[in-house]
Amino acid sequence: MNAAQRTDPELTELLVRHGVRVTRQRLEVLRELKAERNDATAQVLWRRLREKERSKIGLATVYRTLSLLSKKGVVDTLSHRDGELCYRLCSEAHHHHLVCSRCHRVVEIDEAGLSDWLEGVFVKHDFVAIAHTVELTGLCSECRES
Amino acid sequence: MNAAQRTDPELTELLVRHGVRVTRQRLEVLRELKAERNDATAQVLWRRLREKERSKIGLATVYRTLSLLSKKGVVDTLSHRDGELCYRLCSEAHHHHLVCSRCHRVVEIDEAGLSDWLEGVFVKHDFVAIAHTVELTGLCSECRES
DNA sequence: ATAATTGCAAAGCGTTTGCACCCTG
DNA sequence: CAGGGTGCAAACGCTTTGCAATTAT
Repeated sequence: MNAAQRTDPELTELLVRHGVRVTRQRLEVLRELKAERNDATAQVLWRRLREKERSKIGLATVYRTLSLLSKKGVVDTLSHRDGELCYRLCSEAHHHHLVCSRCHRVVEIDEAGLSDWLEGVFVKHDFVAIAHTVELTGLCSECRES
Repeated sequence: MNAAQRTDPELTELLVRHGVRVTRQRLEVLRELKAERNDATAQVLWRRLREKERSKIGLATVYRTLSLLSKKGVVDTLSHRDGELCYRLCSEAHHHHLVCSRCHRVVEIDEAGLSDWLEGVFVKHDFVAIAHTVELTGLCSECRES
C-alpha cells in the first residue's frame, strides 16, 4: 500500500468489488478517468499520467488496464473517434451517449423510450438480442454560439 | 472502355451519377460489393479480387475507392468489427443495421419508430442533430439452431 | 493534353505481445 | 512465495502516403 492507493478508497473498493487486483497503475488510470469530464483515449490518459502526474506507467499497461476494466464493466468504450477507442467511467445502468462533435462533451442518455423499438426489431427479424450501440452526434448549445 | 466496364452498365451509371470517374478498378470493387450479401472489409474485397478474379488491383486502390465511394454516399460503412471498417452497397434511404454476431448476416432496418425518440433526445439536451448511428447485434435464427 | 488514378513499397498509427523483473494477495 | 502485473521494445494489422507510370475525359 503506497500513497496513491490511500488517496481514494472509493477507487480501491471499485476494483475489489469487481474482483480485480489492486495496483498503483490501475488506481492511477481510474483516478485519471474520474477526473475526465467526458472521455479519453488510452494514449491521452497515458500522456497525462506520464507528463502531468510524473507517473512511470507504461503505455501497454494503460491499454491492458482499460481493456480489463472494460471487460469487467467498470468503464464504457465509445468509438466516435475514428480508428481509436475512447474510454469513460460510467454509471452502472445501461445507457447511451450523446456527443458534441466540436467539444466532445458527452451526455448520458437513458434507455427509456428506446426499449420498445429495440424489442420490436429483434422480434420482427427473429434475432436474439446480444447488444446494441446507439451514438448520437450533435452540436451542443455552447458550441453553437461561438 | 474495356470488357469489365461493359459487363454492368448499371454500375458504370452509378459512378457517373455521383460524379466519379469510371475506372476498371472502381467497377471491380463495386461488382465485388454487389455480389456480397452482407458486408466486407477492404482487405477481404482486395483478396477476393486478387485471388478469385485475378485482378491486378492494388490494396491502396481498394482503400481509396471505398473511401471515395463512402464520401459520395454510394456505400455505407459499419464498424461492428473491432478495429477495421466494413463496407456495404446500400439502399439510398437512411437506415440502420442489425448484424448477426456469428454469421455476420446484415439486415437493414428503417428509421420508422426511432425518429420520435431521437428528436426528443436532441431537443431535451439542446443539441442540434448532426448524425446518429444505431447498430444492433444479435444471433439470427439459423445460427441459433446450429 | 492534362489532370486524375493507379500500383508498389514504405511509412504511420493505434494496439498487442514476449520477456525479464516486480509486486500483490 | 507463487502467480499475476508491469515496463520496455519489438511486432502487428489496418490504413495512408509518396512517387513514377498509366489512363480517363
